[in-house]
Amino acid sequence: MKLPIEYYRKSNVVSLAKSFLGKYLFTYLDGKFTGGIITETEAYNGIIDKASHAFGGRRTNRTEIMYADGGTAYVYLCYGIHSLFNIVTNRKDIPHAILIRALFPIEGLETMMIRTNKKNLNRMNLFIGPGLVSKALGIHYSDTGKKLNGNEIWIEDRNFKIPNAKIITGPRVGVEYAGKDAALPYRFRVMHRDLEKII
DNA sequence: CATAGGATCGCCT
DNA sequence: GGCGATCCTATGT
Repeated sequence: MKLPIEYYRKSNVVSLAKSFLGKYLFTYLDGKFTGGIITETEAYNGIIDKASHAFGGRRTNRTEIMYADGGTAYVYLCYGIHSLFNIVTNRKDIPHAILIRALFPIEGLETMMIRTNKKNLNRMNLFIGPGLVSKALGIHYSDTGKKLNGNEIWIEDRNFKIPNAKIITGPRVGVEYAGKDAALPYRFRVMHRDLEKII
């Protein structure tokens, strides 16, 4: 079933980020239906988290959408090239976010391979990296602000449970500037080869 | 207005 | 494992 907005309003962004592993992320964009299983996430814990764009309560044109109600897409451009897809969580005015870093492809494989210029289907390493995930799903930074209970970008729970023993927890990628917050264990992932055995 | 740099990727060696 | 691509955002004058 499609996750209701209530699901995204939970207050613990770290456990919520972990709970997205094994959920199905779908898009219907550009007339194409694509999606897969979320296999890597990172939590960004609002105004007290130095790695978060909303650290210290900063509000800019870019970060304003992080203060929206849970269940909103926060997509921004990184390195001038990559659209990075984040899920805004918690309630309005609490700028929690979860970055989706990897996807195990399920639906619309051909479309996703065309979008990412992949020639071979190799689920071990396909769509690992947040820029690639957005590219495969057709998500662009102009999609920021879209609600996740609509018909363009949404997440489904299909009762697929990842065993705790298969979840790798560690520090987030590329946030060295965040001082001691850089070491926080806010990154969660499942190896694609483990997923293939479970599926 | 000008400028530095970024929650990255793919290609090259 | 090193580097270039590429452009928006934030910040400073």
